[in-house]
Amino acid sequence: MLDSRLLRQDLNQVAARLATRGMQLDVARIEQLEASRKDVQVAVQKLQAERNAGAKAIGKAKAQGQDAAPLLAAAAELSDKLKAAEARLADIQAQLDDLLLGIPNLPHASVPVGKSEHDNVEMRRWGAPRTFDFEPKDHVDLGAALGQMDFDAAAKISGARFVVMSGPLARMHRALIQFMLDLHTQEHGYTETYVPYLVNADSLRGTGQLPKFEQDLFALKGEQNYYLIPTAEVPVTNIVRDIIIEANYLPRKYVCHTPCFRSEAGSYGKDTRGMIRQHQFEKVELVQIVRPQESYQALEALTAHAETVLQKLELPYRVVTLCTGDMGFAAAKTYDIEVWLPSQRRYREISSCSNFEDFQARRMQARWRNPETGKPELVHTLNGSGLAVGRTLVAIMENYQDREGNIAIPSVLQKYIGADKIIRNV
RNA sequence: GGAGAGGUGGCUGAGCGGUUAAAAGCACCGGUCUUGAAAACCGGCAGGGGCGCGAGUCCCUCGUGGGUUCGAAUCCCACCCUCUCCGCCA
Repeated sequence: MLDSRLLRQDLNQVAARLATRGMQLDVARIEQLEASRKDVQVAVQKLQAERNAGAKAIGKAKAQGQDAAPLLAAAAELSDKLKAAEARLADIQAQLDDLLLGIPNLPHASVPVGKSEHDNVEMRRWGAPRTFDFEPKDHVDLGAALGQMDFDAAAKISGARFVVMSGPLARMHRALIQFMLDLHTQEHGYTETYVPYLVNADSLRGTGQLPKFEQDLFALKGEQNYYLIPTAEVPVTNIVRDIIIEANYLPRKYVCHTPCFRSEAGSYGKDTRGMIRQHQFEKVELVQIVRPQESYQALEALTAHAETVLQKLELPYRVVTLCTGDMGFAAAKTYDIEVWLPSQRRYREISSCSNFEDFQARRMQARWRNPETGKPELVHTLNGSGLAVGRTLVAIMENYQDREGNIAIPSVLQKYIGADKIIRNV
């Protein structure tokens, strides 16, 4: 959520910056709502002050044994007027809040202006794509031939966009989670965290998935309404919701493995083959809660932490800065890390690392006490995948395959699952 | 699932219809004293918002949302959460 004061003071400037992300701000409507908000709020507060003074006078009169009847009559009339005015203010405020909750974050000055992913800017590449002396298979064919990846069974059990894995492949999938958690806790200073996978609407509003993107979520309607988390970002970031953090407690660095659940509404026909886009997938997530002045430094560090996973797995990748038009709703700046997939002969997203500045913090009322001012101020929040586990498995299968369709084990995983190649089940 | 108790400021905790945004204690910050520190003493210390160039001033918030009332932390209703006991259970 943007600062409503910024919206009042620099509305046209805000609109111009939002326009770079393809967002058309209804400036006239905001100005009109804001004008009536101001009028009505001033009137309400004036009436409230009168009511308070009147009530106090009645109390005093009664205490002194005087006749309070005329005072009571005036106060009753005032009370009715006040109730009407308060209702009007609540209505205007609700309209403004709805509007405000639907406005995306402002892009940071360093973000390239552009319309779509074609305008993203490549920052760097690491590793060289392997040259094959045979035609590399994709992970679906490899998995099927190994007899360890079964989309038909998953479709029968649940439907499209699910997978069943078994044997060494399932084991490697689990080992990847272990490896990532160990790396980030032991070498990058993150605290391992376990969180709920079902969350309430307040949490989703805090990180920005609600109210605008409800159709992307799986909801459980019952006595209590829960949503399945689309990413660990939601429960982990909301740890600091409605809290004032002491300065010496920052930065907070959390690493958390969870399954993620996404409806993928609106992506019909996209990546329908294989494990790239599933309703359910595992992810290891990095989340940082930091002092505002440190957040861009933290974004570089967090991105490097995610990159380290690919470097240790010896998977070639590149890092791109998302342009204004391709960024997510809540982000001020995002780096995508894309891993090389031989079957597609291109880099595919495997991690998205973002600085949200105070956008999520304002929705969550997540604050820290600035020792210089003594006052609570909004923190900055960041997160990034470190990494998407399913896609990492896909990248390993495709990059580590041999002519026979066996999969070699990356050396850093061997301490978890041994050094034997993954071969066909017998 | 059944029975009961409770949710007040950073923490503990009083208040249970009218100068109570809220006693007291702890913590924290500033000062006096001290070579320095501690102790003692003095003072300060919730969050959010409106209006105003400013000094300032006003409003809202005692789990959340409704209701009663001229007036609610205090009374009523619903919900959420915590704790205790019984039952069930990975």
